[in-house]
Amino acid sequence: MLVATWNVNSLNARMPRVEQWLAEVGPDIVCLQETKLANDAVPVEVFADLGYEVAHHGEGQWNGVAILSRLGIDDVVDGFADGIEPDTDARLVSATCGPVRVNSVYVPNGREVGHEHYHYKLAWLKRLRAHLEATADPAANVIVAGDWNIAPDDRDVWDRAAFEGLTHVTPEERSALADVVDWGLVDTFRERYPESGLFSYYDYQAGRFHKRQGMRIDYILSTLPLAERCRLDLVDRNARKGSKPSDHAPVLARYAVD
DNA sequence: ATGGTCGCCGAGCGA
Repeated sequence: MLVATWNVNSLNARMPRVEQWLAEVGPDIVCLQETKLANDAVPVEVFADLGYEVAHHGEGQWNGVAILSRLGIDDVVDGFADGIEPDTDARLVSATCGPVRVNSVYVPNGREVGHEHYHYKLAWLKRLRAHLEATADPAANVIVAGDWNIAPDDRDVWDRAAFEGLTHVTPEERSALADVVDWGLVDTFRERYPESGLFSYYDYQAGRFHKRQGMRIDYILSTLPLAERCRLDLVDRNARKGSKPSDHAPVLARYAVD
């Protein structure tokens, strides 16, 4: 079972790249973020022709998340299932895809430390933990994948000094992420590759990709039953190259699961 | 080469 997550930075703008990539790579499940589409604007027939069913939770213009699956899509939940008020943004969609419960997440950016949006980010991660507690079992096959907008530790940024005072690296954000992970998730990519320099996101500006100056903020977390069966973790750097790429590369994980 | 980003929409903001 091949699983991917990819912040496409507008599915409309990225559709040619996404179609080509799906045809070439053939993942079974794909979590998408920043589709920037309303639900009725999703090209479901194009995905169907490629063999995928789609669960999309969008608002148009900003945010928007989706799950593509070749293994079926059931029990779709838009946003948080924590019994509180709906989220203001479309940042989470969950579905059961064959043997696994999948959550596609687009964690708020935070903008600036102390900003209202930064507090929204921290609160959002608390709600994600509550959502997992309400909808999933850490002893089952669960994936939580997406754009986390947090570098889990200093290996996950190209230059720690360059991020001093900025979001994505603060102890508060890392602690909020750790609280989600502590529900029962494993960062298999980090377990497999302890070194720095393996990034999933590169700013479009200043030739960051060419200079390998990026961040690892996209990752596929899985519960232990899946993590134990994980046989491959990688970033598809090729998808960050060439004409009209997203600023994020797809991240993939393969599991020995039927 | 003294600049060097996209995508939203059609100005300036968000990432």
